[in-house]
Amino acid sequence: MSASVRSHADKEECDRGDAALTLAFTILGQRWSALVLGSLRAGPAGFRELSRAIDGLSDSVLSDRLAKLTQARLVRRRVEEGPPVSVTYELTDHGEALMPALDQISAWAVEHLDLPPD
Amino acid sequence: MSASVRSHADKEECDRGDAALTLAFTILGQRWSALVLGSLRAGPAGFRELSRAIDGLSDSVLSDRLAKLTQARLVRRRVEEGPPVSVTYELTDHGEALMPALDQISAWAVEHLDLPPD
DNA sequence: GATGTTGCTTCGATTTTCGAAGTTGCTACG
DNA sequence: CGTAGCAACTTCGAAAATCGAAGCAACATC
Repeated sequence: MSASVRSHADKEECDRGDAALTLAFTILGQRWSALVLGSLRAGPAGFRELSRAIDGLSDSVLSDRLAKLTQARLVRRRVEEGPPVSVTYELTDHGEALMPALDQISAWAVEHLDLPPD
Repeated sequence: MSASVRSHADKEECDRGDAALTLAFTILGQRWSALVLGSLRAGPAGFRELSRAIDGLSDSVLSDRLAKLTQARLVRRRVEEGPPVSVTYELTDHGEALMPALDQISAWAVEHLDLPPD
């Protein structure tokens, strides 16, 4: 049997695994990343504005997420020297392209998850 | 000024926050949850099969995720007494309803993320 | 000068996840 | 009958991720 034949387990992973989804969730599966992206849907925002918009998110993690999302080219960091210095984060085209999927997840959650009462 | 008037910060959160997306990502934002759901798209599977299908996922976390997804009614755990005992996990209607969004995320990742070469 | 805001960084504490080892109950085989 | 292997998990110490408070420089405002 030639070496190119995959084992049963490899075949299973091929059938059930989804490399693209796996890659997507190396980013989205990190706590708060999806919500940071979702928050930018409303337009560019500064650090403090994002911090206020997302309850429970710590500054150090926000900083980390913005760096990682920028590195993944989903977010662009724009600096205006001022004074005072002004930094805004905005979605790139790659980031914008994810918004319909996040909308779909939102709509799904309304329909299929138990939202807690206000 | 009446007590019902929200502060500016509350208004910001209202404009940028998305309670439904936030709720969705309390589940999907936990490492591996989305991939477990995505893996079940191919049909019901047992614990080992899921473990093999998702590279890097530890048994204790898989057990935890399946319990939480079952509790959230996205997954159903079906036991056949046997002998031998046989347990399979399958998507509920709620879980099925998420699949189009996960498909969309997959397609987005292919287009907009840098997949590593094989 | 004091206070507040922006845009972060630092660091010890806490939580989450990992990974190996283990358990029970079965099947298959010599 | 004993051994090996598999399924379906559980346990627990180690490692990684996240939290939360405090801090900093550079500005604006009073």
